[in-house]
Amino acid sequence: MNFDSGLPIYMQIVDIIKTRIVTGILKNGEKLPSVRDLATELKVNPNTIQRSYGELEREKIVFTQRGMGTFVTEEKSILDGLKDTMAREKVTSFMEDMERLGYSRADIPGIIEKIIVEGK
Amino acid sequence: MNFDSGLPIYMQIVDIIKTRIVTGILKNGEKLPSVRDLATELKVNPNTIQRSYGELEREKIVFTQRGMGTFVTEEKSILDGLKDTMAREKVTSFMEDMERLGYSRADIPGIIEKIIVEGK
Amino acid sequence: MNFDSGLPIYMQIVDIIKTRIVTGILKNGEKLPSVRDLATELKVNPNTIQRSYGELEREKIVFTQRGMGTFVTEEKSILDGLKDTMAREKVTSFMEDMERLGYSRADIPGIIEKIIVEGK
Amino acid sequence: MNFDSGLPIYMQIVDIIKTRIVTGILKNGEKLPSVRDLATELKVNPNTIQRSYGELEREKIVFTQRGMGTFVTEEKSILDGLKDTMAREKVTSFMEDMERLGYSRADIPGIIEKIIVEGK
DNA sequence: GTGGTCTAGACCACA
DNA sequence: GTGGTCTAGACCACA
Repeated sequence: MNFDSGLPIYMQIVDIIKTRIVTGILKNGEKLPSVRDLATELKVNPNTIQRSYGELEREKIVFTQRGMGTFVTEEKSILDGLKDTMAREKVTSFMEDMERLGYSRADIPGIIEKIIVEGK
Repeated sequence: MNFDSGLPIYMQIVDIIKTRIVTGILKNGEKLPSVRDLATELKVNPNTIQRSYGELEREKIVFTQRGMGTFVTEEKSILDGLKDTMAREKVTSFMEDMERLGYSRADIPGIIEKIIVEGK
Repeated sequence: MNFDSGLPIYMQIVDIIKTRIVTGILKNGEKLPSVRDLATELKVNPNTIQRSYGELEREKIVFTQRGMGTFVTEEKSILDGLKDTMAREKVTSFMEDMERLGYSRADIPGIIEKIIVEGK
Repeated sequence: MNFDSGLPIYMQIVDIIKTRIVTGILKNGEKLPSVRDLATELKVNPNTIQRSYGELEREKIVFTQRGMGTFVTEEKSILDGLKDTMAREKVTSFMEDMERLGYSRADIPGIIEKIIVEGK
């Protein structure tokens, strides 16, 4: 894993965890890897993971039990909101990219449609 | 500018130039910065810029006139193709992101439509 | 300044800043000391101050301007809420202390009244 | 238990004992833990506990019987005074906090009353 | 073993 | 000069 997207590493890790949750790799209530384990796995400093977990906790996506570990929340409303928010972010930044290239917002669904058809 | 995206630096510079062309910062037929100037601007070795310009020339996006410099092509078909290719790349990587979040290719135009409407 | 109240140092610093704001030592829109200066003044590591400022920013009590510094918010509603919240916290923890000593909530105003009268 | 409040450790232990008495954990006439036991429990040197018990004895809150141990006094007037003193200290430091936040002494009973009513 | 805090010190972007 | 991120490594409380 290399973290060279410009975004801070700790935020990229936040994104990785969120994606794992939204895609069901990490389930409702499941324990996240320990700070140290994930630091080793991703080859970053434990402090960086700590920061990521702190951010996820502030967003109420995970919760911590002292001495036990960090767990995915069990509140369905939060997890549903998460998928929605992430999709919305992807769509928005994609549309900004397309507008920068000179396409209008209205053009975009048509372009995608075309590529889907071709891609078959 | 930092070049840590994993891609070779010279290819990243190719991308920068292409984006400048597609977005109109560099216009049809306009002179590109000199190898030396761009090397200074981007803080890389002039050889690296040379290589990037070589790649752009191979793709017929620019052409070189001995003693004069390097210029954006004036062939409209190539420039249109460029915009198209870049859009296609954005669309593809966007759709991969959305599929990773659990949306099917067929869902995507609808989602975008919805967000465009909301965004008004 | 010594930080031995059991609370994490960075939270104690958050409290110090909040108190300075509520009491008007730090005014609306005023620049906070730089991370490094306050670290020196309070004899703690700059990272600790950074963390305090981060927490204050998350609570929207301060905002940061890149390269310029950290400033007290100018939103009156937030500052008013701050004084209120801090008072409420003090009252609540005080009442818990008193209940632990065996006084009922209803007794407390009377006790205070008595001490105010004596203290004259 | 950590003893980092600035106060000498033996005085902090005096406070712990007083609180245990006022809150009824240690009852009227009841035997205190042995110096050695409490030293082990609180992880401090037995000499420190000895000093605390000496202070409590000087304040007539406990008394010692050679060969038997140390006991909470049975004099009701002293125990009542103790509760009163501790309450007074809490009230005083609470009012100082509130004044620091910008409330006048006269405001305080009203504020508390309001919070009690809300808290119902 | 688990997360939480802290120091020391480096390097970065922005102004 | 300003805040922001990161590593390395220590020590803590809780279980």
